[in-house]
Amino acid sequence: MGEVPDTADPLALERQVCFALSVASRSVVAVYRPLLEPMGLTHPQYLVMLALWQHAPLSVKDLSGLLQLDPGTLSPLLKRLETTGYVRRQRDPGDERALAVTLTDAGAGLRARAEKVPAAVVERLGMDLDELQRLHESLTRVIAAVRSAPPAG
Amino acid sequence: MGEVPDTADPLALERQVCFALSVASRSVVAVYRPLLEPMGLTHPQYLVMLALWQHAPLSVKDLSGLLQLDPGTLSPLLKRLETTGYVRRQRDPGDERALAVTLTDAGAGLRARAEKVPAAVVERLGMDLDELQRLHESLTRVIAAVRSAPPAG
DNA sequence: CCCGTATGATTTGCACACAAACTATTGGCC
DNA sequence: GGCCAATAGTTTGTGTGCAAATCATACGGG
Repeated sequence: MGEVPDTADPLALERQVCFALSVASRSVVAVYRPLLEPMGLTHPQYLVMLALWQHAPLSVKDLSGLLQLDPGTLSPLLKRLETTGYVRRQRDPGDERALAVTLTDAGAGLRARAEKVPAAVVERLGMDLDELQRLHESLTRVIAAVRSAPPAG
Repeated sequence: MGEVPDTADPLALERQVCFALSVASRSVVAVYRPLLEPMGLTHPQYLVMLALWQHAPLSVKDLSGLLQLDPGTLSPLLKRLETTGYVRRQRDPGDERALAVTLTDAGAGLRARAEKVPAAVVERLGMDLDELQRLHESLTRVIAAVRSAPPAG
């Protein structure tokens, strides 16, 4: 009786795309951490700032749609960004239910430093730009596949 | 003065590989959730079970290396798996510092149900197997790139 | 043999992430 | 005009994740 080679085992860790995805995501975030920490940002906070630099003002609902994050996750995160001084949280005068999240001067000014981040990350990864581009496209298709998938079993 | 198209903005959300990676990872885990929930597992717990089905017994250090997870994350996770009844946590008689994590009968038996999970996920994604394979290889290269990258700025 | 360091795991503190319950507005409809 | 379902955020509870401090055991040198 021969051993079953791991590559034939459908439950082998090395074969799971979900595992590679989790590890890759955490690994890349770890590359950002030392670059963002001096700016006073965590990686999810950095993504919120990217959204705001592009589209401010935004409501929690807008951010939730853009970042695919739960409002329950964003609510305390935005309060921390406000405490740090990068963001203001005001009720929308036209609809008191909605929040208008805007940038402070400090938040807007932070963009200049943030512009150096992507190149630093790519340099640290030392990977081909073409491959990163293909990876990005592939990940985008995965995201689209999940979004268009049936809701449950 | 023309608007700057988002594809030219190096900080545009749509261009960030780290963002696509985060969203894809959380999206795929969300596909697993309804499949794992009836088995009493979260996704990280499922990954631990995969490692154990392949290699049990394992120490916390072994699991930390295999899954690229902090021992501080694994310690409470393993206690929850023990409470659920899928694993046993005993000190290694040969080295009382180390923990020997082994499968209970229930844990070993769960494998039969788990074997149906990967196909169900792929079916729900509705993606090409070749593309998933290429994605897996690309993610593996990213992980390797981070591991071989210089430690800090 | 004993001390000091190294190693393996646990604990603590902080920040996500999601589900579910709750609160406060809004807008439609009689 | 007043009720009522829908909408936008917040809160609560559970489970990761990581860094740093702590604890216990092991091991090597004097």
